[in-house]
This record gives sequence, structure tokens and C-alpha cells, in this order.
Amino acid sequence: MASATPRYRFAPSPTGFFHVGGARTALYNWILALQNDGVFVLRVEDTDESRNHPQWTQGIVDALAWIGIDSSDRHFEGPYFQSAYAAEHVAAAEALVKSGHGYYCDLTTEQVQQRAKEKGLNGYDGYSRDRGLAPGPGHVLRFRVPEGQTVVRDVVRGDVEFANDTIEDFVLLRSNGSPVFLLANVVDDIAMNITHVVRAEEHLPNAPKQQMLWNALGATPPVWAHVPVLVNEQRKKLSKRRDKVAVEQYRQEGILPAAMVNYLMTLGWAPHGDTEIVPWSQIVEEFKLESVNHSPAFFDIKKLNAFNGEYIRLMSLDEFIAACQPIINSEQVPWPANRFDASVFKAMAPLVQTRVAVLSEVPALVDFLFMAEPMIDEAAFAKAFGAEWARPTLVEIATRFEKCAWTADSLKTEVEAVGTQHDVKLGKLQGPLRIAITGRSIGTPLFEPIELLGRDESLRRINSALQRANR
RNA sequence: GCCCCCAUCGUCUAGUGGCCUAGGACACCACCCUUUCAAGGUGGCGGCACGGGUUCGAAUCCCGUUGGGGGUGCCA
Repeated sequence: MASATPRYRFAPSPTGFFHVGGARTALYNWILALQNDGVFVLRVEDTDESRNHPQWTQGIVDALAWIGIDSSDRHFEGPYFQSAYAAEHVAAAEALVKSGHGYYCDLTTEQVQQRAKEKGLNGYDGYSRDRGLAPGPGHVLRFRVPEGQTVVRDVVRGDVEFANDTIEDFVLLRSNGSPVFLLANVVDDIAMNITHVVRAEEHLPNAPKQQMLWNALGATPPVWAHVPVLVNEQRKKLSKRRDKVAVEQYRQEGILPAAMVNYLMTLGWAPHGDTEIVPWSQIVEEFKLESVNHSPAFFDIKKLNAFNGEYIRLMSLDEFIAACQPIINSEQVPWPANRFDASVFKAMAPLVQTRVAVLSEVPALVDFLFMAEPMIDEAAFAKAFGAEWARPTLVEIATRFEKCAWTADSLKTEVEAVGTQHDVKLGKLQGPLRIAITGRSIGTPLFEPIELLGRDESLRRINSALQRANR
């Protein structure tokens, strides 16, 4: 038998943002498609056409592109929107009635619950199974769940057995005639020749129902794989309301796509060896669905940031500067655009590169160079000028700065000389100077930016700080 | 209620019966380096949920308990 091209479908719902959990599932599907020369099929899942906001679908495509899933690649197909197949969904339902797998029922939700309660059952009792009702207003179409058991062969979990009598005759068509998601999903998968369904574990309880539908529709069920969900610190499934889940947001804050991808891939799976920071090529080479974990993983932003810091430090200086551009040029930046100086930034870049975990931290390390006045941290200022040596030493530093050579090295030498005279270590002595120049008590090494700032402006800031301290 | 899944340091994981007095990473702590802060280096803290089996031998296999999570819609 000739083996067909494997087709992996990725089916996010159009919620207006792209979930990090979805990103990981997408990555799994994508890697599998690459490994097996298969196709990654993107189908946005919603049977309600009114929710097909093109910009949402585009947002998903963009987010996928950001993590390296390129819609122009030959392994990529789509995007499709589910409701485009609505007619086929209904046709499939009708076929199921003909073949005896479906039947109509006129009970309302309340009536179903009432009967279940009276009989001590869990769900629908099959009341209309043999009543031979015709389609009509108020009639839903239900699936006739057969006797026996359904075994879902799951690549990550092994065989999962469900006793069919614990599965009620579920609804296929609503009383208004519209297909439910479960049916639409299966019909689409069959129509698109999907061979592998790799999705989050929360869908596992639906798998037996879907598998029964595949069979009833005369198709061979796909290979199933239910991967563990991502959870928050409370061990609850990540949700938009409680947790930071939108990949767009991480992107905006300056998480590098490679770091995001690498981190995501260490959740529920691990590359060989003692290092977790590995190149994409190694991930593609080594990843195996079979070795994906069974238990939920906590999405740890701290660790993501640590990975990102690693990736930032792995970059060449030019790459780092290039990566900073979106942040540096964004409107969020505290300095006026016309004061920004690319050559100054370039000179600072090496000092900045080892000091940030995410790119959004970059502006705070260089902003004082591009602003007319540094933003003074009052608490830090008060503390730095609290020492009795603070003002006199800074006055001396200013005096020396007026005539010394204007290079970082000689600036440092001058400050050290003042320190020797007053018996204050450089580490402490630079405190008031740093506040005067940068407005903060921490930051990059000091003398390089002072050199960059120039003699006049540096002296002006020192004197301004001295005046402030005298108030 | 019913069904399903899960269980190794705080977190993410390695581990598929002897290589495990359980390895790595993040976080945390200490020290070194140092111009503050980082980065880097060195070291430290810290775990097989519990109880029964099976076996010469169990983190690894089986059963149970407990604990977590998910599903159970005429939502997707």
C-alpha cells in the first residue's frame, strides 16, 4: 500500500489573539510535517461564520510566521475557515441518518435533564432512539452511540479505553439545523484527508466521539496524539483572563522568536544532552511525539526570560542592534525621536547587551543619553547624596572634569583620584555621579556614557544635581 | 455525580528493572571577578506523593490510596 502524504492539521479558534499553548501545538504539527515531508494544514475552527474576522485569521498567520511557521513554505496549506464547509456538514449529518447512525429527537435540554434526574442517569437516556422522528422545528439530530467500547490509540498516551455506555447520544445538528463543532470538525478532517490529529489533552474526552463519527462516516480514523496542556502557577489551564498567554504580547516585549520556540519546546519534551538551549535544526531532528510527557507543564515566564537573555547574548553586536530597532523606534520610548543618535546607541550596545533579558529593558539603560534631562529616581537620589562625602567629592569631580582629557579611561582615573583623597572606594563614589548623569543608581558602566554625553552636558548635569542636593 | 488524564528538586525536565548515595536547566543562596547593575566562573540548597505487591534487585512493572487537572452544552 502506498503511504499517503501525512497531513497534520492545526486548528486554533479565532479568539483575537494567539495562545502560547497553541503555539506549542502548532510547533509540534509543523515539526512533524517537516520530518515526514507532510503538510501542515491551518484551519481556523469556528462553525459560526460571523466570527470569521479576517484580521484574526491573519493575526494567527502572522504569529505562526513569527515562530517560523511560514505560510509560503511548501509544507504549509491554508488558512481555511471551517464554516466554509457548512453545506457538507449538514450533508454528512443527513447521510448518518440514512445509514442509521443518527436519529432525531424532540426533547428540550430541560426535558433531557429532567429525565436523567428521575432515572438517576448521567445524561441523555436515548428516549427517541426508536421513535423514528422526522427532521423538524425543535428537533435535534443525535448520534446513535453503539454498544461496546471505543479504544483511542494515542501516540503519546497509548490506548485509552472508553466504555460506550458512558457516552450519551450526543447532538450532531442543533434544532435550528446547524451542525455542532464536533461534527464539523470530523467532516472537515475527512474532507481534507487529515491523517494526524495532534492537539491539546483537553480534547481527549471528545476523541472517542469523533472516532465513532469517522467510522460511521466510513473513514479510517486519524492517528491521535493528545499533548499535555500548559498551566499557570495554580496548575490551572492557561486562560486569557488570568494569565499572560498572547504570543503577540511576548513579541512586543522583545522576546526573540528563537527563544520562545526553544523554551516552548522544553515544555513536555527535552532535547538530548545537558543543555536546553539548542538550535532549531536539532529540535527538528530529535523531536518525537512518542517522547512527549504526559503531565501538564507550568509556563514559567522567568525561565522564558532567562532563555531570551541567553539568545540575546548569543547574538553578534550587529544582530543585537538590529533586534533593538523595533523597540528603539517605537512610540513607547521616553525620548523625543529627534534627539536619538544611532551612533551613540551603537557605542552603548555592547554594554547593554549583557544587561537585558528582554528587549523592552533596553530603553531604560540608554534613555538618559537622548533626553534633555535625565529622569531622576528621587529615592535613589536622596540615598546617594545622603553620605557626607557625596557633595564635596562630586564638586571635586566636576572641577577635574572641566579640564581632563575626555575619554572614559581618563574620566575614570580622575574619579579614582578623588576617591583616593577622600578614602572612598570607586564603587561607592560613583553613586552620586551616576545619579547626576543617568538619574538612576544602577545601569551600564558609567564612564563610557559620560564620554558619549560630552563635557558640557555632563558638567551641566553634575551642577544641576548639586543644586538639587542643596535644596 | 459520571468519564478521562496525570504524579521525579519550588519550576521545566533526564531516567523505559541494576550504570541512581537520581543527572541537567530556571529560580534561590554563597563565594570569585568587578565601576553600580549585569554577564561570566565556582560551589551550595533542594526531589522519586503515600501504602501494598512482583523481583535477587524498583523512580522505573502491577494494585490501591491520596492529591491535582481536564471533560461532561442545541460553546468552539
